[in-house]
Amino acid sequence: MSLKHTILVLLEHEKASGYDIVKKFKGSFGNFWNATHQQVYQELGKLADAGFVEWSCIEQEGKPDKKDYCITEAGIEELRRWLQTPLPSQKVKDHIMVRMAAQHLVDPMVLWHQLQEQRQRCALKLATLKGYEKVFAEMPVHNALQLELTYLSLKRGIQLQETWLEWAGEVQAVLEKHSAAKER
Amino acid sequence: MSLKHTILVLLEHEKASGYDIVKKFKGSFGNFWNATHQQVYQELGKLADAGFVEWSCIEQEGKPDKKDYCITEAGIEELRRWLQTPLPSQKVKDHIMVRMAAQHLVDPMVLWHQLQEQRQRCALKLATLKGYEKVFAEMPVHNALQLELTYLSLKRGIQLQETWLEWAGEVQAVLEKHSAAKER
DNA sequence: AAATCCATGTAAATAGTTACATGATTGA
DNA sequence: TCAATCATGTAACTATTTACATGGATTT
Repeated sequence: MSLKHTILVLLEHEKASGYDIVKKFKGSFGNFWNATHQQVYQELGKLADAGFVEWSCIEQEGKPDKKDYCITEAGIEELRRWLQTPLPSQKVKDHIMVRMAAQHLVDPMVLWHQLQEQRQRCALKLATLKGYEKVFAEMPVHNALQLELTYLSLKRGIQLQETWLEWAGEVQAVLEKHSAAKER
Repeated sequence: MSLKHTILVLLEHEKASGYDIVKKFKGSFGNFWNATHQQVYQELGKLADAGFVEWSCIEQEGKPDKKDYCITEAGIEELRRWLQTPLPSQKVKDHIMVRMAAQHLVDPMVLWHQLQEQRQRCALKLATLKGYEKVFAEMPVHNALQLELTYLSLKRGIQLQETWLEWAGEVQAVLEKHSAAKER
């Protein structure tokens, strides 16, 4: 697993509290990785035990105290080591595809509505991503590797949402066609 | 989780042993869902306890005996119920994207090689999927909903592999460019 | 008055991975 | 003879989810 490394990557970019990291997973970084707050707090504890991160307590007025985590030299070394290990094959778990294979058991419109909901959420996500893209596109010509890679990640996120939206639309069309044919 | 339901979907199509199901996950169905043999055998045990599947022992010559699992009426009912529950949001875990965000820490060519390997595996998968597609494309015009949906799943699988291959190629080009610039 | 944001955690249950274990047959 | 295929499982460990828990500040 690599929640550990994902958190290290985020902290290598900037210091953050557990709460901040959870927000990143809920935001645009959630297009690449997900974790709940329980997982994040526990993992931060383990990372601190291992010496990969350090924290200091920040007192705030009107808000609870927070722990500001920061990556250590050992943490950066661990990241370097990890970046050189082979990429694990990605394990897909696509609920929709599994459901597609059993549609003869139920009314086609059930899946239609489920897709409709997903498509709406997907469209929102896409709009946000395109907003970020605009910022990049308007930036002066950049040549830094890390910047170019971040831009490519973003474009990939957009492409995934777009192709999914389109495909789901096609599936809906087929479902509609068959639902109408049945009612005649 | 839905390994349970995924297995039920597979068994609803046809009877199978644990071993057969594992093979399906390793084959083209692996584009949609993955599970190891340990998980499958345990899950089949639980499904049998719950009364969703039944099994009979088949003796074979020269091969170990096998348990032939088959879905029950209760299993089909459970599938129908599950198909009507809302789609869970999919939890992405994309190792490559996380690594992309930390490339300033290592030599760009490390990622280049990792992508190269993935691309080769991906190209093989794609060829297999396109083989299946050809079979569908050459079939007489079909109107059965389930058949059309299966075709759409297949096309989606192909699209995902194709767009990934292309995108990874772009990333490699950027990595090459920066690697060359550094050496000058 | 109710909900959401801030900010942290623990505990229990379920899911998933890795390691260990067996043993005959078939193909290179 | 070495590896792979067939076919099943258990045990230990790690990861993830769900439920429980607190409590002030701000927004609707």
